[in-house]
Amino acid sequence: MKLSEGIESAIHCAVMMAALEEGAVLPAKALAEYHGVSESYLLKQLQALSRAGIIESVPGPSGGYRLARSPAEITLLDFVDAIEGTEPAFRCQEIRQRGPIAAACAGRDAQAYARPCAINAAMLRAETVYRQALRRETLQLIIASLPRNISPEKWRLAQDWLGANQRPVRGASVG
Amino acid sequence: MKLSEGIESAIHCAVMMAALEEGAVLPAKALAEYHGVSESYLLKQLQALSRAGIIESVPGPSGGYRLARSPAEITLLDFVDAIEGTEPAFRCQEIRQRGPIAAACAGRDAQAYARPCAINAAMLRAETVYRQALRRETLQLIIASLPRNISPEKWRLAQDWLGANQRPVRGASVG
DNA sequence: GGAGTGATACTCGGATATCTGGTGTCCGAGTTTTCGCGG
DNA sequence: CCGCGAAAACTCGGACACCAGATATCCGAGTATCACTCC
Repeated sequence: MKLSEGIESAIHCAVMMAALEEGAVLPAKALAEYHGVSESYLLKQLQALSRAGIIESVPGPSGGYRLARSPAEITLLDFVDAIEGTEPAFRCQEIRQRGPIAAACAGRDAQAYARPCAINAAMLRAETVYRQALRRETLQLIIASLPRNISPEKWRLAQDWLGANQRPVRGASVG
Repeated sequence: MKLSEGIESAIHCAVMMAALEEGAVLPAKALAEYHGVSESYLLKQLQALSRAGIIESVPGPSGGYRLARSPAEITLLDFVDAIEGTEPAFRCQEIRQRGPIAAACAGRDAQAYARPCAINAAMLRAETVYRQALRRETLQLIIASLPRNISPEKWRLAQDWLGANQRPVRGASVG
């Protein structure tokens, strides 16, 4: 059971996007450079987030990505679902219906396997708990914890970098 | 995020072993035939369970496998750990320390990354909840739910098959 | 008839091929910007 | 000087190789069984 490595990059990028000014966007190239990862591969993850409706893309020059909704409404489950897919980790192959004994039962009683597989049900219960836990971890909570976890030095440098790389909403005056 | 398909077979086999008489064993060949799966591949899973101390193996003719402890003390987490490994599904690559900005901070402040990554911490919190949920799902609970989920017909056929295929503990008298 | 002994057959165990899905990369579609031209 | 238009440049989007890990398999190590021989 492993999650795609791209998830880490995707969440980091989303955290960065949360710090953008209203309507501003950030190109994938800048995000890749900041995090020291491959731009080509990062695009793959960002596109998945875009398809899932977590972020929005703006094409063309001065384009980029931005969050599609507020950080409080984006959970880690959204990222996992977007990148890993929504299918359960435990894929029941119904092997309980395989083999000679199982086949004999199916032949005699059409309702023999109407009830769900107990093993599958148990695994899915645990997964549901996992998903609920992921749903409680919002982007906002992660951002709120950052001041306690990163140095003021990095905070300032990141802010400066963001100011230099964000693209204001098109047509908007600088103010 | 996907779990190995072998997990399903492994748990089904363990359920079957739980129905064995005290000390009796069941060979992998019989288990594979019953469940309609490849014996060679099933052996791989059973060996993993054996290494993890969930089941015991008895070599030689009239050998086989049996549970190493009571079904109440075997949880689904044990199976997942044995087959998937105990490493977290989310593997933090510490990309927060990569890139030019992060490197600059590391150079100025040796303690810059002493605190854990907030994203990693959040993902691990959810995983801990998942593992706790898996730990609550014992083999005993699954077995207890079987009478409600499978037909009496299959129950009887399975019992018959088990009686025909189990190997009593060596040297023990039949009576 | 009983015990000892060797061969045998059956079991698990680890090492070895194969193949799907994740990883990494590339080129194309679309849009904005920008430069040049004309009025 | 201003408006228009075409070319260019930059962005995201989807399609294409590559590789690690899971899947599937095989052969070897070890042991109880069984048959045979000898006492």
